[in-house]
Amino acid sequence: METPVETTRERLLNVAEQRFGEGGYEGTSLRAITVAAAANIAAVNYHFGSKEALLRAAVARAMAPVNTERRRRLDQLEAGGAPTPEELIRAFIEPGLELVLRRGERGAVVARFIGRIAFDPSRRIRELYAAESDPIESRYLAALQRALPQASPDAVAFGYMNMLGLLALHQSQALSPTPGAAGAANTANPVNTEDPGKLAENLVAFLVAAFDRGLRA
Amino acid sequence: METPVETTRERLLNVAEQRFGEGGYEGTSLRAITVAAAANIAAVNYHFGSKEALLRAAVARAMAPVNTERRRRLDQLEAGGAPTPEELIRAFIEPGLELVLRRGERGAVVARFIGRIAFDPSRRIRELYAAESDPIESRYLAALQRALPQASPDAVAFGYMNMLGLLALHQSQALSPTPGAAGAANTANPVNTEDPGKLAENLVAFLVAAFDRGLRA
DNA sequence: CTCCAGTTCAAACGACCGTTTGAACTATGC
DNA sequence: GCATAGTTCAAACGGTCGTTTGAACTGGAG
Repeated sequence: METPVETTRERLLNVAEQRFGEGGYEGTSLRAITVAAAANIAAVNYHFGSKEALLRAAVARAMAPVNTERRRRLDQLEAGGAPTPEELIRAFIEPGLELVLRRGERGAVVARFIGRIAFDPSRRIRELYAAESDPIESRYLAALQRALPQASPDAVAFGYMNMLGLLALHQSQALSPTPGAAGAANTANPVNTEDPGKLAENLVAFLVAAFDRGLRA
Repeated sequence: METPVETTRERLLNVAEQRFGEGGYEGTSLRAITVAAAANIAAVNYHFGSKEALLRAAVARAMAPVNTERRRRLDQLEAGGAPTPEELIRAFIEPGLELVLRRGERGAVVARFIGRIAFDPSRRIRELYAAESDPIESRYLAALQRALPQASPDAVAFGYMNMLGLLALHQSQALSPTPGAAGAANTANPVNTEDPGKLAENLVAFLVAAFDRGLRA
């Protein structure tokens, strides 16, 4: 082992993932990140250049394996003929949930980070995410269109955006119960929180039904 | 007309709606709000007490007509017997989109504000919204459960959260095309942006299909 | 006119923000 | 040993943040 411990750069990325995922971009200060990463403030600008560049690096690192897996599945599906809507939806959802949620606590942090940044209040930040996610977007849209020939391009794009949005919301855990929101009897907890596999199945089933029968024209 | 012009308090609420909806809570400063409202900084703390109290007041004011309309529709539906899933979904979606989007530019501002705050990065802010929305949540859940007896309570809650999330994303316009994200050929614009009625129809159809056939067990 | 509650105002408070600086430390190559 | 490139550090930079203060203004009641 050459570098047995995490490098400062890695620690910064790890903590940035966690804190940005919890408080959003504007709500998280570089000082909070550097303190938690046991690094000096200046280290951020030394290794990345700015706060936004740190976020960009963190997004790129977090999205890389998801994009790779999505591309791989898409290649495989298209090599095997005409994929069904369900296969395409699985190829999109599962890399976003399983690949990232299956690896214990760390994966949940990455998922929350991705989901949060994807719909950050700031358009600037959202576009930063979109740029990382876009390369395969047109491939998915085209494949979905082929699998749903009766749906108009607008309808397919509408469904795709809904899929992307719902995935992000579940990734960010924003749809999980806000523990004691308003004294309601919401003690029952949707099964999904602890078992990402079940969440993926539920979400895929939900979306498949919506795509198959819920797209107009 | 007793007060022909807007009061300082109203101007603050109007501008807060717009700015918070654009930049989120953390990303919007009181100074930016007060300048745009032609008010003094201290006016915020005089009329509301704090930045968060201003947000709370704005959320309450924006949600009030939506909640009223939802309650009215729910009352009407339950008085007429056993409502269908589609009727319940319409009773939830349409007040959130039409009632707020139909009134020109101003309505779009309110919708974006509501949608943005509902999934703000900060849990504190999200709960502030949830508290304003919760009172009717349990009624909707119960009615949906009755309309979908074959679905488990967890499945119904899962569908409800998806509906709530998708509505918020469309309200906040976060699912609209980020104009020139990454040089893709996404010139075609989903029909939904200019016609809120069509968006409501598309979203209802999408959700009805998902509820009717996409909920497990 | 006086009074007074309601409202607005400029100015300042301390705290925190992202960024920069220049020196100090570290390790590798010669 | 000495130079050198890479990295870390404490400290400070100018700015902006939410909040507070106390005086000035407003308009109706007595």
